[in-house]
Amino acid sequence: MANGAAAVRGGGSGGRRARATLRDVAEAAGTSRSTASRALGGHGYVADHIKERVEAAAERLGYVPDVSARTLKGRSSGLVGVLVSDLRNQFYAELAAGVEHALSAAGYQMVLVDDHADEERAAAGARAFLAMRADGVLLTPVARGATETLVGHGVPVTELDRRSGVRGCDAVAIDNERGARLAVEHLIGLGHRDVGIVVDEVQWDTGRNRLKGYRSALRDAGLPVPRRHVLDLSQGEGDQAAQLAAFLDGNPALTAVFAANNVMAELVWQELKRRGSAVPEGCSVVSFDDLAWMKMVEPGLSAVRQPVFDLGGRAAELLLDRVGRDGAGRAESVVLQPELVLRGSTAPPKN
Amino acid sequence: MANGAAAVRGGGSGGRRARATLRDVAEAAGTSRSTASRALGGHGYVADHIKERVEAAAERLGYVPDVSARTLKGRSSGLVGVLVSDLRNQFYAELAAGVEHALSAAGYQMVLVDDHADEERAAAGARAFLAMRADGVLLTPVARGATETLVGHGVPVTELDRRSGVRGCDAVAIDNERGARLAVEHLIGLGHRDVGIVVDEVQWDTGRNRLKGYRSALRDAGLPVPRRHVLDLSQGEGDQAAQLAAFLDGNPALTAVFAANNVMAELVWQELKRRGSAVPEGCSVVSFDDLAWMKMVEPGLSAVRQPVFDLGGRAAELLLDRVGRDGAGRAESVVLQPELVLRGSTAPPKN
DNA sequence: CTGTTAGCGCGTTCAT
DNA sequence: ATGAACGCGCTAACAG
Repeated sequence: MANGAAAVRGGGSGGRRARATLRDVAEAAGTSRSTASRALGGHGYVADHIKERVEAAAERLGYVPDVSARTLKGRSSGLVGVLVSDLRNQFYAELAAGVEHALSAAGYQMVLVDDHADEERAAAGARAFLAMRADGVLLTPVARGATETLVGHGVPVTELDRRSGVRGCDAVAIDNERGARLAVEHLIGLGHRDVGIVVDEVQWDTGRNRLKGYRSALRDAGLPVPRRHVLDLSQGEGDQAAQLAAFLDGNPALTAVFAANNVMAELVWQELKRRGSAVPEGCSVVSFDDLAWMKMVEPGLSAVRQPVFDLGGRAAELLLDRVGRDGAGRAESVVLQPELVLRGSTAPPKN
Repeated sequence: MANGAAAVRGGGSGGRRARATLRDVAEAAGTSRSTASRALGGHGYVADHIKERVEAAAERLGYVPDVSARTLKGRSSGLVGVLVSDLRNQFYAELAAGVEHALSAAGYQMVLVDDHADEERAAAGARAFLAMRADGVLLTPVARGATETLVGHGVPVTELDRRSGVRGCDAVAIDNERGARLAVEHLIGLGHRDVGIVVDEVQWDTGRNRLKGYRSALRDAGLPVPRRHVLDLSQGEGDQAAQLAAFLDGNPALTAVFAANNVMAELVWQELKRRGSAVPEGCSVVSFDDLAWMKMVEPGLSAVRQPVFDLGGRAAELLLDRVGRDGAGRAESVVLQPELVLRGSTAPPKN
């Protein structure tokens, strides 16, 4: 008796049915495996009636080609790794949404890892992407490590929102310095001379450039830029609200505050509300990054709007371009422009 | 001359270096492939000094095991598919974050697909998960299709937040009926008799049960439940704000509105603000789902808080349990309890 | 303790 | 137009 088609293969007791394989389909259609492969893949010559028979058999058996086998054969895995710093932060969530949208439109799958801005976890994510033979990787870098590993192994990488400085990878980011300038110049234009800034990271170019834009806007206007007007919470082990409170108490002359990202904006907003400061009468506020809540509070929060969803989409497209070229070509760098949205939280200083 | 180890393999011109394979490692360490495999995998017997030599070689060559090969061999892919309806909605983003957290703690990778609540896209996602041999799938069902496909192929499935009704899959959800009751009973307790509800879907059990909870709370209090107090936006092709405006105009007796989810809460909040209605004096408002902005607006929005992050985490754990048992065991169903958070948006009716 | 062998599912030669 | 044979990288048998 020949090795019957009906032989139970991989008969685990888990209740999980063995998946139909190309061989099953071929046998059901009465052809060889290679013919079945051509019929389903659409390559090479296959007689029409055979093709139909194979397709019918595949449908009937619920055949789904095995990507791992195909990947092993040297073809693409169809997987793109994405590494973000904090999925609970709406900024990153929307970034991921933009990425996913572009990837899935191109037939790719997104493997999403949240590294919580931790270098160790980012490195683990990079290794995982390597192991699964991801066709490319998108990431908001925490440090150089992950990008270096990936680029070193020849995996196309595009950095989002900030750059690690590693050569050989594409990047898509916002013009952070200009965005900060827009915000601060607006305040200066209203007559503010004492403007504070609240930042929670200056280790990456994102925060650093926002700080830079803040400083140069003031300097260009001939205004002083005292260090004590800068609240840097990046070391912040302690209570951020308390540090902010101390900052405000120590700078009674401030008539406006620039929050360098949405998290800081939330912090500032809550603290001003807590202490009963009138906005904008007592203190004007501008945020970098415009979230939905900023138009719902009273007064609405003026903000530097970033095209976050598009940022993710553009980055994905840039990456897939490179993947399509098998990694060849010079590293590209795209800078998107932010836009200032004026609402009620900014007004001329009172005195 | 034997087939040299130094032969160039897969030499594409893309500038991408060939990855080190287990064979390369074995040759560099002067052993066979299986010994190298055992040394790195930690199974079976390997002499200590050999093991060290293999590990050193692997490190030196930057060896990363190929998951597709391992998967093909019948082992787990380490991939879990996750299908959500709208990644831009903070609810789903936080759900995904909770899932990711639990998965990555267990060494799994999350393949995230946003189906935009579209049945077609969900089906495509399910097929992709099948093709990549995902070890399990988590999803917020849009219809029965995707779950049926997956379960039919023996893939462990856990549904989140709502259920499709397909047998054989686990589920983790919120007690939506009870959450809605909490909200509406609170309003009734304050003295409201004319309470409206705004819903944007009743096709899933989530919205249906919230509506049910709303109705039964009123009924149990001996209050009437007129149809015109229910605004169902689920067919909503038109302008939702306009429909809401018409609803409010047509129900001048309403003293309170229950928004069945965070999107509806935003809509209601904006519309009340637009028309200058005082909250809570003119109209009390409660939301199902508590987002960050709800505590930042003035007055703060009373809301039914759901443990969204935990919901995702619990679902992931439930799924991984089943994956660990190779799919065996009865389908489990977990129901998490919501909690009413009182803020300033609810007060006794004016008259 | 180690090496040899076989095969996971697929695509791609090469002969028919 | 079709089928037989090989190998992608890895691991689980089995010898030695």
